[in-house]
Amino acid sequence: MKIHASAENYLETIYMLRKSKGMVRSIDIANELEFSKPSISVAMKNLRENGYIEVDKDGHITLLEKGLEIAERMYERHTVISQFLIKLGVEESVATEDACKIEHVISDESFEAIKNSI
Amino acid sequence: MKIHASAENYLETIYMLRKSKGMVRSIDIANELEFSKPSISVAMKNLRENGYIEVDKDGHITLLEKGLEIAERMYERHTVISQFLIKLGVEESVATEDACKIEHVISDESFEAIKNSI
DNA sequence: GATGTTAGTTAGTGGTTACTAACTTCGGCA
DNA sequence: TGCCGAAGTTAGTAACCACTAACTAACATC
Repeated sequence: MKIHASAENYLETIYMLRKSKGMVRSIDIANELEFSKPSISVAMKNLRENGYIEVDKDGHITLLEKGLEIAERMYERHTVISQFLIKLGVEESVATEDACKIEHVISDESFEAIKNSI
Repeated sequence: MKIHASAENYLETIYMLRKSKGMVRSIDIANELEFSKPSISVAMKNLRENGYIEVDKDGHITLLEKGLEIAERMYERHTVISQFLIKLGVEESVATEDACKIEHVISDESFEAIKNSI
C-alpha cells in the first residue's frame, strides 16, 4: 500500500485530534474533516489492514509506529508552513488551509529551506 | 466544465511551449510532460470543446482568451514560486518541480504574500 | 505503388478519493 | 420490553486523471 495525500491527511488528523481531545473515533475524524462516515470507515479499514493504525473494540483509534511517523511528519510540515505564511502576513485561516494542501506536495528539500528561513 | 489542476497544467504547458518553440501540437505537450499521446488527445478535446483552446487543421494549438488567462496566471505562479524557492537555496530542478505542484493549490492571498516577499 | 513512420483518435481499464443509500450494532431510556 | 439515536459498515456510484491497445490519416522514402 502506497501512502497518498488522503491517507497522510487522515493520519495527521488522528494525530491532531489525539492531542486536542484525547480519544479519537471515526466519527470525530468525519466531523473534523467534514467527510461522510462511510468515507472515514473505508479509509480507516485500509489504514488498519496495512498496519498504520489500531482500532480497539470501542472504536478508539491509535496510531501505530508506521502511522505515527507519517502523522508527525505531516504535522510538522503543517505547523511550519502555516507559521511561515502567517509571518508573511497571510490570514490565519487561509494559511492553515494552504498548509493543508502544500504539506502533501512539497519536497523535503524545499520544506527544510522554508523551515530554516523562519 | 470546472478547471482542475490537470487542465491548468496543460494550459500552462501550451503557453510555455508557445514561448519557447513557437508552434505547439499535441505531441509536443506529450513529450514535454512525458504523458502518452492519448492522454493529451483526450485532454485537448475537452479544452477545445469548452473554449479554452483552438486547434487548426494542421493540429496547431492556440490559447483562446479563457485559456490564456489561466495559463498566464499559472505561469506567473510557477515562476514566482520557483524563484522564491531558489532564493531560499533550493536546487533549481527541485524548486521547479515543487512550484509545478504548489501553483495549483495555493490561494491568491498566500501567493501574493510570497510574491511580495521576494 | 508498397512500406514504414509520425500524429492523432477511440475505446476500454485502473487507481484515487469521495459520495449516497441502506444496513447492523449497541447503549440508554420510557 | 421495545424503541430511538449514535456509530460504524457494506455496496454501489461518480469524477478525475492517467494508462494501453488498436485504429485512422497523412506523408516520406525506397
